Amino acid sequence: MTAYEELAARFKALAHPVRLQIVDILRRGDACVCHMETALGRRQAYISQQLMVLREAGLVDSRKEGLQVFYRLSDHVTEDLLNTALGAVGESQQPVLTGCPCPHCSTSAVTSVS
Amino acid sequence: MTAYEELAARFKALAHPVRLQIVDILRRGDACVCHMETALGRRQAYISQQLMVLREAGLVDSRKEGLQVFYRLSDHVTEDLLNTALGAVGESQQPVLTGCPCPHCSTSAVTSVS
DNA sequence: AGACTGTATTCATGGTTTTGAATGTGAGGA
DNA sequence: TCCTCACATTCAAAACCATGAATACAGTCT
Repeated sequence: MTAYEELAARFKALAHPVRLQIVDILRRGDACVCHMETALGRRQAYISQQLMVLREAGLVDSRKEGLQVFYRLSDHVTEDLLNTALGAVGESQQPVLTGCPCPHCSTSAVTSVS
Repeated sequence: MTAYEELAARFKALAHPVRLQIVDILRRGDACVCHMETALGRRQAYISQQLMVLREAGLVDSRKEGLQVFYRLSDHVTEDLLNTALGAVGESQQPVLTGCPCPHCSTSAVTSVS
């Protein structure tokens, strides 16, 4: 696979508004699926589908913690691309949610501004 | 159109190996279609098709000069994204071709390293 | 005008993506 | 064990993308 093909695959995974929103959230640090579900106001299955695309493209890693699954960006390239295209993390379009906002895990999970 | 949708459209246009090659060539400055045709070893119609995608996404501008058409990147964002993902212009994968390499316009056009 | 040259467009077809709906899975608690 | 919760996967239909082949178009030259 050439460098161009690899980069094209990365861009392809990012070429979707909802996946960009997800990645924008993950720029600030780990997040569980229920966090994204609340933040984006989308059905859980849909979020999970988009996360699968990002996972298969190697852009995110996941880690299981009890019932929840936390996602994070797997390298710095994606973050750098977002910084280039959307501006620094501080200027992110996504609301900063401290503590997981979803009804069930709000007291346990911590999503801090990196 | 939200910021995410706009960025997704840009990434979508870049999510193709040949279009990335084209943009990589254009990072160094203007280039005519026959230049790209020679540099990439692809049929002219195919190059033109990919250029149309880039044009419609607003990533490149074109300018006619006699029989030839010269293309250039239309803003700095695309260039910055390539720099982030592929490294500085000097490290480009594309061979530096000084003077248009195609058989017909080799003596007139100039494609200099920016 | 007619021919040629560089570039653009159209068309057809096969492949891939998108998305809602439904269902599966595995960990934890009663 | 059985239930629930958080998440993942499968399926199917519509929309969209990729690409070869053929053709159109607009300058330039004679």
